[in-house]
Amino acid sequence: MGKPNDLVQGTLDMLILKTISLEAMHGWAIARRIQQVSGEVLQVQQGSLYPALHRLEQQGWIKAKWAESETGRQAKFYSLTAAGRKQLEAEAANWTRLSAAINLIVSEA
Amino acid sequence: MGKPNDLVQGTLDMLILKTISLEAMHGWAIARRIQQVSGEVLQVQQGSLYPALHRLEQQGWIKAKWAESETGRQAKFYSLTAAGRKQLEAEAANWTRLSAAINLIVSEA
DNA sequence: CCTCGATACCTTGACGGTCTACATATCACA
DNA sequence: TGTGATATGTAGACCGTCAAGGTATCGAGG
Repeated sequence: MGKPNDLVQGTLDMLILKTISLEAMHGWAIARRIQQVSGEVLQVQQGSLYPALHRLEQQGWIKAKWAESETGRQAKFYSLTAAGRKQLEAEAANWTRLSAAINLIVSEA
Repeated sequence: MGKPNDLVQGTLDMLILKTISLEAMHGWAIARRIQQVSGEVLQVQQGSLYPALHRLEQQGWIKAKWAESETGRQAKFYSLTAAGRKQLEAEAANWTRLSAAINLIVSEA
């Protein structure tokens, strides 16, 4: 599986924002979805996930609400705020810029 | 310029290895070249560069030799070792894998 | 009934890479 | 003389990630 790293430093916030921008979701489901959509390449550890969620909430980019999950249990559902949507845009643009730049170098003749 | 980050965490080693895989180069020139090739997007600070070079040398991936630079001054020229070439391959493959996975998510409908 | 695995939340402590800032030295040029 | 580019390096702080642990509920199988 993901031997070297489970994710690229600094991208977790963006991945979370993007994931819940499609649909409000609780933490556990966010991690599962990122893993699935990435084809099991990206692994989100709980020790990374929850601090990130609290960080994002504290910045006002996401907000939480307790509700019932698909399995009938209580879970914290996160959704994007307006500021969060802006932040996502900014981070996605920055990622595109940086990863394109890196690819320029990596694929040099 | 590079407002948010100057580079993506964990990619510096790969960028350095790649850069000197094309031609032996001293630290200052490596930083300049990465910046130029990336279209001024990636900025390598000295405080990141030199620790990285020492790290890479200690792992046996690069080796240094004092020589005269283009400007006629003494400089440490770094070149790849065999192990370094392997490492570069591994890191590049991993980068491709991870960045592709991230792009999958970022560009979700 | 009891345990086990999955779900779901969370914290703590360590680690490691990057950044800011500083320190040093040489050379060209004004 | 002093300033800017070249060139190397260190020290300290910051911050995100990871490994590891903890709590609790629920359903299924023994």
